[in-house]
Amino acid sequence: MSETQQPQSLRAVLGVRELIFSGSMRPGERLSEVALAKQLEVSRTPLRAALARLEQEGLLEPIPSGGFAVRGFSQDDVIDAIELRGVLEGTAVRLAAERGVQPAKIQIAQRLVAALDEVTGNSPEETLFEKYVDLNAEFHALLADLSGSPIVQKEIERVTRLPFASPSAFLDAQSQLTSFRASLQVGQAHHRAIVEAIELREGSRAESLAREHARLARQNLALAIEHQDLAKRVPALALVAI
Amino acid sequence: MSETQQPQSLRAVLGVRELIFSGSMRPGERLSEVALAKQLEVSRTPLRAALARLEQEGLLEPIPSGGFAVRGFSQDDVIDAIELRGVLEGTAVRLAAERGVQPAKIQIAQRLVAALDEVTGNSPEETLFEKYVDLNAEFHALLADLSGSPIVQKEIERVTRLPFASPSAFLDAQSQLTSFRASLQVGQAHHRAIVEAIELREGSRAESLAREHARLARQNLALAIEHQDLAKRVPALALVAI
DNA sequence: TGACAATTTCCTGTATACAATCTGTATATG
DNA sequence: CATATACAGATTGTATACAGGAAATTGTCA
Repeated sequence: MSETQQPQSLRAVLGVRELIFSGSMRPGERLSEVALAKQLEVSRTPLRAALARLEQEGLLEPIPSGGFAVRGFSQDDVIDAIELRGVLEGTAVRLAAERGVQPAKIQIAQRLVAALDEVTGNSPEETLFEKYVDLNAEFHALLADLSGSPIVQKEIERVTRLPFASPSAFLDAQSQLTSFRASLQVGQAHHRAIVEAIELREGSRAESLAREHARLARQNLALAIEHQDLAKRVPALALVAI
Repeated sequence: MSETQQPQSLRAVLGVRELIFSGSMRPGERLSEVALAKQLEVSRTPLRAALARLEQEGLLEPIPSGGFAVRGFSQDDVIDAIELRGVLEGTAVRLAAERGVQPAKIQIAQRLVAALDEVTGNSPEETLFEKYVDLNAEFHALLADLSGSPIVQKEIERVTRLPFASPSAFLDAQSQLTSFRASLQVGQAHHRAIVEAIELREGSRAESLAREHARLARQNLALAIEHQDLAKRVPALALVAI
């Protein structure tokens, strides 16, 4: 029927996510199913499935009388979500260290760190910056994988799906700062040390490092809140009441 | 139409959960929507919503060609889920200690510990045992609440929803063991120490204790696996391939 | 007898129609 | 003038019908 052969429900999920992140819907605002269905050119059935899914993801909250509203997040929520990511990534790398990982995977991690080094060392041009964002996301996904635990990995993915808790959430804002390079260097030091700790089976050190690494995001959050112009470069902050 | 005024979708969630936990459906088995709908006396629409929800809960897994299957868990998955609960409860009590909690809530925790003491001290009659299970669940729910972080609290609820990761999962099996009383005393010591640590703002100690406390469940898991007769008293283990 | 292919059956994903409930407004009454 | 009530509109929750596709069964051929 439709020219896109993508499942309608997936299109609905992507569409609503986009609408929420773009800030077109205020937190607390009730979502009209019929209006959304019309706007996204989708029937109500797959749209409803999408809304239920986004509620589980934490982007929507159910209204007692029925239907869903855009969930608003407080500044504390953002802090806690970042803290939680640090805790979970810390657990992943601790388990990796304690239980051991295949040498092949360690090598992949080392190569990723080297690639990040390359990008970090050079001048912060835009193209390289985007490359950094990708590599960074890849590295963090690998950390979750190194745990060897699908349960832990899935949970990290879930928390990371909250947009402001993602490892890349504040990179774009950060790139505008003069302290950009320095901060990236610190992050890179963390990356390198985490891999080394896993290699040496130093679980506690790996865990501590991952937690401290997540604190960088919290630091950038504070900066973004101080400078309104920076906050505008973090679309996920549209959900956060300031 | 139906005599129960409960929403159909809720009935569907409860019904499917019950069917899965009772072990009537083998892991990996595809769920037929029409059959389930007929069995639960619900239309396909709310049933579908229920299946999608249970997938997010982790009880079902999507089949590439469409539909859902009962998710099977390995022994390692159970271990990791318990570990994860320990980590998250540890985070909750650490945050409680670091950030502080209202004295009123501390008092509630202390009263719960006292109530658990009362039950633990006496002879392990059945009625008291059930009381213990309730109080224990209440205590662990309170720990999540003490974090003061809705984000952390929600995440604990989610992990705990995996039946074998719940704080009460192995209590029933444990009650059959001669070492029952001793184990309960150890758990109680943990409970008491955790509350004390929160009171004294000793975050690290509180976190360690909560993690160690979760290890009791892992210990009981090992016992249950050794003794098949015990495993039968843990319905959640129907999902676990042994 | 076994393998392959075609047909048939069944299943899911989607659309739409219907029913029940909730919300907001306007009116009537104390 | 304030409050309660009733009615109308809108919105969600549910049921069912339909279409596309996967899987199984059966029949045929080597």
